[in-house]
Amino acid sequence: MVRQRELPRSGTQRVLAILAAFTAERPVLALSEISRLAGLALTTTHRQLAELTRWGALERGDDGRYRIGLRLWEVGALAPRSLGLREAALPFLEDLYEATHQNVQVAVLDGREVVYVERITGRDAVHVVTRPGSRLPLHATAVGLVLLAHAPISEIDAVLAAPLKRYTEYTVTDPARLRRALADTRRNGYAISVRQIETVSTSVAAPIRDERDVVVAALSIVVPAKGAHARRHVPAVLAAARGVSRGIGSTPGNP
Amino acid sequence: MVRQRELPRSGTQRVLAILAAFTAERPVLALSEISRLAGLALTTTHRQLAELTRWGALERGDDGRYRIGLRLWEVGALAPRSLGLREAALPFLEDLYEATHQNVQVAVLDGREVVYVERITGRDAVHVVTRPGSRLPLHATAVGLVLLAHAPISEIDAVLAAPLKRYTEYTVTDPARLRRALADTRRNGYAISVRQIETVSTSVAAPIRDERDVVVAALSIVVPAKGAHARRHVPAVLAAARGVSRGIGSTPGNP
DNA sequence: TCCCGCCTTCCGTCCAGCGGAAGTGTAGGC
DNA sequence: GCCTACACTTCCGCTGGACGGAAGGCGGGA
Repeated sequence: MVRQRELPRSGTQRVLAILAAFTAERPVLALSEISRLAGLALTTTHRQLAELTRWGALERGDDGRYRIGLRLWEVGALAPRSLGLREAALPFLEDLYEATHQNVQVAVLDGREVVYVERITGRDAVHVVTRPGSRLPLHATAVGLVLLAHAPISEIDAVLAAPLKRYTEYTVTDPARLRRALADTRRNGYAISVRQIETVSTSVAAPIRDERDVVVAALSIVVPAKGAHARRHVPAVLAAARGVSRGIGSTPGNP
Repeated sequence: MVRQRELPRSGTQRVLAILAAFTAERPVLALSEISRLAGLALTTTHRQLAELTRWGALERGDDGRYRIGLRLWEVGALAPRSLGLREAALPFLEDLYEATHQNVQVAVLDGREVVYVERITGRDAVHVVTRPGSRLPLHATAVGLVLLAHAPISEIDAVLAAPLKRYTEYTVTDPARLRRALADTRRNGYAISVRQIETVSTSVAAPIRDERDVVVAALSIVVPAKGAHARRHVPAVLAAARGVSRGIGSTPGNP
C-alpha cells in the first residue's frame, strides 16, 4: 500500500514518493519495488533514481538495490528539531545515562504522534521499541503525555476523540482517565507511563522548553517495570530536561 | 555561490538544489535566499517550497523562514551508513566515552572526504570542530588516514596527487610522508593524528570492518594534544572498533 | 506616510518529462 | 546446458505540467 493517499502527480511529488518508499522495515529496495511502492512507471522510476543517486540522496549497492544515501542524511541532519535539539540534549542525556545505565531519549511532537529524535541505550537496559525516527502515539507514551499536556485544548480534544490504540492490557484508552493523566502531568511537571507500550517497561518524561517557555520536546528515561521505582528517577529527569531547555536558546535555528 | 556547478534543469534537480541550499552554517533560509542559492525563479521556488513543506521535508517557521523538516530527517536516518552504523556503534562509543570522557566519533568515507556520522562529546572534552554531518579531508584526520589506508591504490594516488590543505603548522601535506603514515596505519591497525586540524587536539582512529572484512567506517577518540598520551587510548579504540565490526553484520541494509 | 524588499498570485507559453514497448541481462529451475 | 521469468535499460512520439515575468499585497524601517 502506498503511503500516500493519491498517486504522485508533480515531479516534486514523484521524488518525495520515492523517498517515502523507504521505511525502517524496508531500508533496502529494488527498482521495481520502488516503482510499485511509489506508484510510478518503471521508466519514470528509473530516471528519477538515476538523478537521486547521482546527487547522493540514494546509493545503489553491488546487489543493484537502493539505499538512502549519506547526502540525504546530511541534509536531514540539519533539521533544527533533530540536529539542534540533539546537540543541546546530548550532554544531559549522557549524564542521565551514566547515572542510570537505562534508556534515555528525546522526542518531539509531529502531528498526532511523537517522533523520537535521539536515544541512548545500554546493553543491559530494558528493551525499547523506539529508535531515532520511530513514531508512537501520544496517549501511550510518557513523552507523548508531556507533549499533549502542553498542546492547545483543540489538539487535546482531537487526539482524545480519535480511536486510541491499546498495546497492552495496561494501555489507558479511556479519554476521561487520559485527561486526568494530562492534568497530573501539568501539575507535576512530568509524566510517568507504566507498561503502556510494552509490559516490561515504565518511563518518566519531562518537558523541554524553548526560550519562550513553549514545550518543544520531551526527555524521558525508560526503566524496567519490575523492581526499580520509576518515581525515583523524576528529579534527575527534571534536571536533565531543564538543562536542555537552558541550552536550547543558543542553538542555530531559533529566532 | 551555488554548490552546484550548473543551474538546475529538471524538476528533480530543482528539488535537490533547494535541499542543498541548506547548510550547517545556514540552516534557516528565507524564500528569496533559497531562490538565489538554488538558482531558481521566485515563482518556481515558491511552488516547490509549498510542496516540500506540505510533505514535511521543510518546515516554515513563524518568522516565515524555512528549515529542514523532521520528515526529511526521518528518511535520511534510514541511510545504512548512518542509521545502521550508528545503532551498531553507539554502545561501544558509550563505553569508550564513559571510560575517558573525551570526544568519540565515527566517520565514513564519501568521495575524497570523511563524513562524521556520530559523535559523543562531553562538556569537559577538548573542543572539536566536527559534528554529525561534518566533512573533513582524509589526509588531516585519523579517521581519514584509516579509511584511505584501506582504499584502492588508485584512490590513494588520486587523493595524494590533489592539492592537500594545511590547517595548522603541523598538518602533513607531503605525499611521501603521508604514504608512510598510511603504511604505518595498515601495519599498526590504527592511526594517530597529532594537531592536524586544530593544534589543541590529537586523535586515535581504528577501522570498522563489515562481515567481508571491508573497511566501511572508522572510529576515533579525540583528546587534548597536551598532557594525555594519545597512544595509551589505542587498546580501547581498537577494542571498540572491533566490537562495532562484530555488530555490523547483523544490521539492516547489509546483504 | 512612504518606500523598499519580500512574498504571493496570475496566466500565456512550451519543452521537459511521461510511459508503453522493445531490448538486454541475470538468476534459478529443470 | 537450456529455458523461462523477472528485473532493468533504452528508445521515442506525444502532451500537459511546469515555467517564470509581471503585477499586486504586505510588512518593516526610515
